[in-house]
Amino acid sequence: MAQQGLTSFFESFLKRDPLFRQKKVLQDTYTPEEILHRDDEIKQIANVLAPALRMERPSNLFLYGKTGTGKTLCAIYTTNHIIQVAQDKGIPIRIVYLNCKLRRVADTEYRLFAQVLGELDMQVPATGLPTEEIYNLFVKVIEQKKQIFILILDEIDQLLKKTGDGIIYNLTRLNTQLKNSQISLIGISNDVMFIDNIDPRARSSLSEEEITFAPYNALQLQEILRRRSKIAFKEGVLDEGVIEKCAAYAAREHGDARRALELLRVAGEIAERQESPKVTIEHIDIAEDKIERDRVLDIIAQQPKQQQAALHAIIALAEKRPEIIYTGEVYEVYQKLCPEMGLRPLTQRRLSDILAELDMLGIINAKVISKGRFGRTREISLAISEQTADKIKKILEKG
DNA sequence: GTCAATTCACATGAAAGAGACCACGGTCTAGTG
DNA sequence: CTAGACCGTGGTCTCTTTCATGTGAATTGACGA
Repeated sequence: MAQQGLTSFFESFLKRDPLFRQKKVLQDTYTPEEILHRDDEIKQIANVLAPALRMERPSNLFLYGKTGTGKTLCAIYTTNHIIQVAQDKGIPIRIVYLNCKLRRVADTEYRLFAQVLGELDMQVPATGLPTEEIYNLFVKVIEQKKQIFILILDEIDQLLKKTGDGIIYNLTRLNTQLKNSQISLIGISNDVMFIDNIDPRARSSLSEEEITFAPYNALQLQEILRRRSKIAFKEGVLDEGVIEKCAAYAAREHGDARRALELLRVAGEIAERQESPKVTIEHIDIAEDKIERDRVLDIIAQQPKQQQAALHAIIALAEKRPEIIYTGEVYEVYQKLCPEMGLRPLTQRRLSDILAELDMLGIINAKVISKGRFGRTREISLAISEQTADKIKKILEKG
């Protein structure tokens, strides 16, 4: 019986008219033909990179701006074009793009070089070799022929935070060793503060040129959404005001275009699932909710056991007393909780770091305060809705 | 009442250890001709 | 003779612990008005 129901479900699914024409246009892997409202930035990038076509080393370039302001998109877009020209004219330019944020990709010096070598068709082991060797191998590969080598490091702040700024120094110093080739760097960061916190020498060599990406405003977001939705959705599927609302939501969150597009896509998916003939404003609200919850649940599922235990302790405390919680209390509850979860309790020192990590992930709000005579501690509160916290608790209790 | 010293409860840093993972080279073993 | 299994060594990387140092304001207590 249930199976029959399933068959008819699939059949009616097929019969149903999809709202989407090309969903992939709304996904963030998609590179549009034309980038709106970023003409100046693209021109600037092109200006900096153009000397490469004359086999001169382009200045190192540093792009920064908040997430979803099109930094990566513009960088890739521009470099794609340059590569095309270079290929037509037979100019040896090599561009490698790396995202340093993804774990296990390029968050250490070793892995950075390993990744780059991988891009250059040189497979190297993920670990086990001395960094020095990888470094030399990299130099050898680059030096094989005369070329301009451009390395795009996305989310470079993550890399530098972990490895220190010596890596920039190494990379720029490399140019004095190289005879045939030249390397330039394009650093991309969405942490505006981070550039102030690195060594001034590294800073000046990294950002010989600097471009700031301002957030999109609501009107610009609307245009972007309109342009994309024309391709992504069938005609007349979007209800009045849907795009405006999407744009408004995203503009509130520092003009994040990626978020706006995701919102629209998820809203579309929800509408489709509800067999609604149109995407309405209500769908946006549901989508907003769902995205947030999915994001949080996803992050938590990926966390190691210890982090989960810490979060469990915080949720347990927050349930009892919704006011503010302090580090010491969390540690007490956490210690009791550990044996239940089959864990060995860590030191308070470590828990302190874990709390800071959870804060970074946006799951909790933790602020260091001084209570004067009564010491210094973190003021902790949950940064997620009660329903989400409840859901998390159930998942954590199941183990 | 004012002001500097004190004090608390952690935060924050640095260094070092444990254990997982991996490559590499050498040795051993079994299978093959 | 050779391919493959099986060490031991040396390397990276992540997560932790240990030890040390830092920190900001409420509190205290001395001081003077």
